[in-house]
Amino acid sequence: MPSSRAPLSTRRVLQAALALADSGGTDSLTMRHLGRELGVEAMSLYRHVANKDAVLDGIIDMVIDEIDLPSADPGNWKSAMRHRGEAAYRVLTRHPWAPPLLMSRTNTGPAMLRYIDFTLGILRGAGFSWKLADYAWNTMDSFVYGYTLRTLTFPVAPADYAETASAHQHLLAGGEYPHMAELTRQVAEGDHPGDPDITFGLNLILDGLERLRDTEPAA
Amino acid sequence: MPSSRAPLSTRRVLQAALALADSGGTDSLTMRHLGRELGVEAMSLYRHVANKDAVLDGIIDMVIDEIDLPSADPGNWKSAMRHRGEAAYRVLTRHPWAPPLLMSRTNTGPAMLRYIDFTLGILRGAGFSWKLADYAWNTMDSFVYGYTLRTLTFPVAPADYAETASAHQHLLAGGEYPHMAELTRQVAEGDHPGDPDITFGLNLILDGLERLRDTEPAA
DNA sequence: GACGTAAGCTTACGTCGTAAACAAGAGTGG
DNA sequence: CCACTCTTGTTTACGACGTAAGCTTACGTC
Repeated sequence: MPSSRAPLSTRRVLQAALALADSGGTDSLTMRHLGRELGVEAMSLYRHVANKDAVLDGIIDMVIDEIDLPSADPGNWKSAMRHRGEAAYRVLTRHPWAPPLLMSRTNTGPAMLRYIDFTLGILRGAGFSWKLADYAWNTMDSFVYGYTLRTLTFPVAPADYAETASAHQHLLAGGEYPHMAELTRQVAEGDHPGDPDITFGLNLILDGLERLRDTEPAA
Repeated sequence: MPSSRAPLSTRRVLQAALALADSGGTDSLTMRHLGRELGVEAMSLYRHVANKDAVLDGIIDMVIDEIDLPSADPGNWKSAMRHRGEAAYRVLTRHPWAPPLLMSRTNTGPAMLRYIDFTLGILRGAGFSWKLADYAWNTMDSFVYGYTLRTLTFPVAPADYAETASAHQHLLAGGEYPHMAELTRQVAEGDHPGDPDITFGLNLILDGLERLRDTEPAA
């Protein structure tokens, strides 16, 4: 077309890609589909992005950039770290296609670097040694990403947990998995919620890190 | 062929698929390639497996089945749990293609169920309430899988960590990421190892869980 | 008004998962 | 011994996919 609406650009391509992933998951994010969404042929996209991997890297960094970084308050490092973990969880579950991508590729986009640097800043400000700060953010992020991924992989949303538990009970009927059967029964009957909030694990880790910091042989 | 060597079977297909994934990663695991490996046309495989997803589910469960489950000793629940986490880490890093798959799909194979049931058994035997036991294994596994995935995603093996750190220093040269730059410098100069062992996080979590169990208001 | 350059288009190749129809051999009942 | 069905594997084909190569079109600059 001579005067198609807006001219393409790397930014526009990535924005459309993000929207596409959000609406239909990774499967619907194909170069042809993306082109169609922008009123353009698939091959035209290659004028603005190197290849599909560049698109994926780009939209992942856009997602990371959505994570809210609170002001770093040295007196309150624990709540800052907790906030950071919860914010990451919220953002990543808002883009359910992102975590698997995020965790299966090396990511060094600017938002990711900023995010890590910020975290290190909090920990250093709270008196952690370089070594312990490094271990700390690695442990935190391993948990946050792992927890998020596991939440997304779970058969259903937390709200339907009880229902699913009873639906899956036939799997456990054989008596081969006695503990799971009992746990599932309790969840099905509403005796306990079933889904731990991410805050449970965050606090567990943060409390442990604090103790380590306070007993560290002065780095 | 009239008398081709061994007859196909679900088991043989899955074994070949596992071998293929181990040798060339997920990319080389295609139905055509798998068929070729078994001296058979791709479509023949569909007599023994429903589709490719069934193949993936099958080989993931075979991997999980490799995880060593030590005898559950109530007096030593922490070391049993630690052992379990380390064993999972070892197995999953031996099959680097597995964690991304494992974490991006719902898995209810027999080995996985057995693995979870075993874990619940340890925790219950150690006096955890059902609720806390549930939270505990979820937290543990979130961390173990997350940590494993992150290790695999890291640009290089731990041994080359220092080398990579210096290679990536140009990314940090702009002064935009001061904390990362400093941390990277220390790693590059060998001032601290850089890669925390998974045991660090495991102990952190296990110690925290123990404290929670001991202060729990009797479930 | 000629021309280089950038942006988008067309065509094509090799790959993938798998649906559908077919062929060849193994049992099995009459 | 024959005819039948059932099992196992093959052939062919379809509609995706990412992207290489070459073409067309329009515009900025002199």
